[in-house]
Amino acid sequence: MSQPLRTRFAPSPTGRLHLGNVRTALFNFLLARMAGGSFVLRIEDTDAARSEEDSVRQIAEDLRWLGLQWDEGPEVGGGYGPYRQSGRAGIYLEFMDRLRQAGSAYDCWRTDDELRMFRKARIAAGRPPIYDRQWAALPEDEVSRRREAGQSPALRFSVPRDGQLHFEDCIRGRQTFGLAEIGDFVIGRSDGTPSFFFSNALDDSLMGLTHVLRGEDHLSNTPRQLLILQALELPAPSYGHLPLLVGPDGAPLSKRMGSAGMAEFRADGIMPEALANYAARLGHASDSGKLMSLAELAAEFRLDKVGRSPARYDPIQLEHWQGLAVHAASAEHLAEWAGPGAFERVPSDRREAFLDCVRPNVLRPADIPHWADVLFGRGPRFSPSMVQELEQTGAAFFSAALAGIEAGAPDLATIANAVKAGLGVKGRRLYRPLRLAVTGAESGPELGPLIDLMPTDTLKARLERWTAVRDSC
RNA sequence: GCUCCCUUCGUCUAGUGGUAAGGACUCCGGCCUCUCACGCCGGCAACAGGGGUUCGAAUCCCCUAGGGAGCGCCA
Repeated sequence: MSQPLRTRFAPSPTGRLHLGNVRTALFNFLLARMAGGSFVLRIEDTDAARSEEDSVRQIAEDLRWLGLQWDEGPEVGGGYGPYRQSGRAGIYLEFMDRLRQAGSAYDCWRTDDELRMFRKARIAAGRPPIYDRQWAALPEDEVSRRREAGQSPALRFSVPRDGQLHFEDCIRGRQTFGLAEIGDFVIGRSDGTPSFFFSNALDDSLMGLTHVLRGEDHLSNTPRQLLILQALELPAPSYGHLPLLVGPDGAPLSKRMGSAGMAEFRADGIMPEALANYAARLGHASDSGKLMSLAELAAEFRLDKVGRSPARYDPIQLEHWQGLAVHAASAEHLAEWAGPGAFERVPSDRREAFLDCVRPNVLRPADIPHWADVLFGRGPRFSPSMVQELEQTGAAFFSAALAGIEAGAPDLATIANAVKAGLGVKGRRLYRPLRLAVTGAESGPELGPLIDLMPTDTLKARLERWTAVRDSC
């Protein structure tokens, strides 16, 4: 058998996750689950200044909320740790040194400012702003002068001057890059910490990862990472680049995540199942339009079904999955989702019936206490237009309804028949005023079950209110 | 500027030389129903443009246009 498949998600803890990150994490998770492999979480916190402890906690919490439990990583451990790059400094130093010894990397004494000027000049001259080794080389005495002044060098990888590099992208197929286009790049900052290119590639290899699914923005950087691994004689994972995700406005979903952030989704009451089902179909075709569990999504996940073109985040489509998720949720699940207090008004023996009745009209947690209030709370507030409509309906209508209840039973059929017999109205003119008077809303759950659930006193009071108005007929 | 990636209904997508170009969301219509929502059924709607190759191109090649990424001591 081939080696077990290992994937990872490697966020840097600089803030909350957004839809793009979530999809990347999800795809890696699904790929691992599909193949019975492992899903690793690695925290890329080499840039101490930008990393926040709080973000690490939050990222972990958000992933768990979605159900993307990692098999190895922070909090759970594993055989390839540490899983936070801040704990791997020694490893990076060791491998940087190996590259230096092998002549694959060298010290660069140029300063930030000098490099910036250089790039500017190159661009102004109409040439690519790639690093020029000849230009960067400083005379011996200048190097010692800078050393004595307390300056430290950065470590640069020595890229072969010509030739081509090929690799097989597991989503996009064969890729070819000309080495001449790639300048010598920094693998170690002058403060001794590793750069992203280096630590990221090294850890992917050292952690035994077989597949790395990441954003398309890394595609043109992949040759650099392959070069590093080659020089180190380490195995490289199979890289696959996911299409970009753009916002409703067409702009990339990056820092300005807008409403596509995890914080927003969760505050808005989006269900994890909804988000997962939506994200799974962004850049990956599904055979099914049904709501699926993570296990089911994993079962149909295939690398050759991953798309290549950018996808747009559409809140309306997310809303569709939210509806399916709510409809599929069990009573316990819904109760937990709505939170404590959502049922305060609902008699405990009617809670399940209540949920079954209102579920088709629920999309947000707040909808549950809302309907609880309509059914078991004080009377609804009526808008001026509703008041007008109910007054126009007339007192006779509601008197007839009440008489029906007294003579028969407090259910919709009895009420409707009584009103129909008394006033001769039917259809929309019969049901709409009833719904309005009883619920204070133009739409909602089926009126019959809703009335069955409602205490008779409440029902009568709602109807009675409109018998006092002067009959306009 | 250079290199690379991308382009099928409004949106997410199926399609890999021969299809009436299929599905989902939105929207519209019908049914459940003597109301609205839910649900079910149906309808509108697309191969970026131009050249080739071929008996035959959404599918292969070239060019153009548009979108995006990378070229950082950010990740």
